[in-house]
Amino acid sequence: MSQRNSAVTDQAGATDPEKLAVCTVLEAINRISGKWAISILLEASRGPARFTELERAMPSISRRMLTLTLRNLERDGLLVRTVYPTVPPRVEYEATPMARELYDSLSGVVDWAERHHEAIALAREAYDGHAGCAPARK
Amino acid sequence: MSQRNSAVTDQAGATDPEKLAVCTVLEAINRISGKWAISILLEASRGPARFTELERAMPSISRRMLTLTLRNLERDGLLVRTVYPTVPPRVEYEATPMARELYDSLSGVVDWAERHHEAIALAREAYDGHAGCAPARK
DNA sequence: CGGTATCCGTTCAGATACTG
DNA sequence: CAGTATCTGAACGGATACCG
Repeated sequence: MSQRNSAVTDQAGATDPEKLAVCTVLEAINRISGKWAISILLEASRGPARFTELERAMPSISRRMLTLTLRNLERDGLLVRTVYPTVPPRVEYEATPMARELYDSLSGVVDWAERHHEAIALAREAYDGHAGCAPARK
Repeated sequence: MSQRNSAVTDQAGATDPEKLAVCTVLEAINRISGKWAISILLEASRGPARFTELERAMPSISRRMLTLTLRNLERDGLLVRTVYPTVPPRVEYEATPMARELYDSLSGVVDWAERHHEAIALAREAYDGHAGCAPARK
């Protein structure tokens, strides 16, 4: 996710309608970029999910990152957090309608990715190859 | 952009088709996330653009970031770099068909962002407000 | 003109320990 | 159970100087 969304607003020339669109997409994209946001959103779209459920669904996430990502998504109104004051405590996260819509509108990008991710992988290999076996560009 | 795309592959349970989709979108998104990628892609979609043109089109970008972003986009096959061995040197960047397609398929997300960015701003204010006037979540 | 190299601060993100 | 706190290294990103 990264809270560096302010990065968007100083893009210059926000008067140009096309750049305004860029600005808007960037905002949306930066909101769901980051390692975990999308996966969490997907889990929470299936119905209310508890903290530990999410943790188990994504074995390699750390507690800290799970919490941070949840908070940010909640902050943007993509997730609702419900606390049941029982003991032991029970907290549920669920995707808002807005978040589900977002997920739907990502389908265009999903299609694109599926059509081209092979070509991209090839392009990378070619680039990394001719550049002298650099495993990952520094 | 961020070259930490490997983040995607260890998402666990890549057998689940739905998670595979997540994985694929994430790859695409992380490829164009980052402060500058989209703006550059837009500029380069209008026709060949020179280094300095791009630099001027985005006043607040640093040389380093411009170069890095260009290299990464080139690496992924979204941009072609053409060097004319004249003096002074002349280098042109142009978006590939694949990149233009990507831009088109982002329209769904653009729509979503336009429909909801107000609601999101409000959600943020509300969240930040009740949480005790924290200007930006630490 | 079109970069690269270097320095350096900021933010991201993992591991671990502790708590209501 | 559902977090918070803290410490740490890695990656991101800006400024600047230099180079073919």
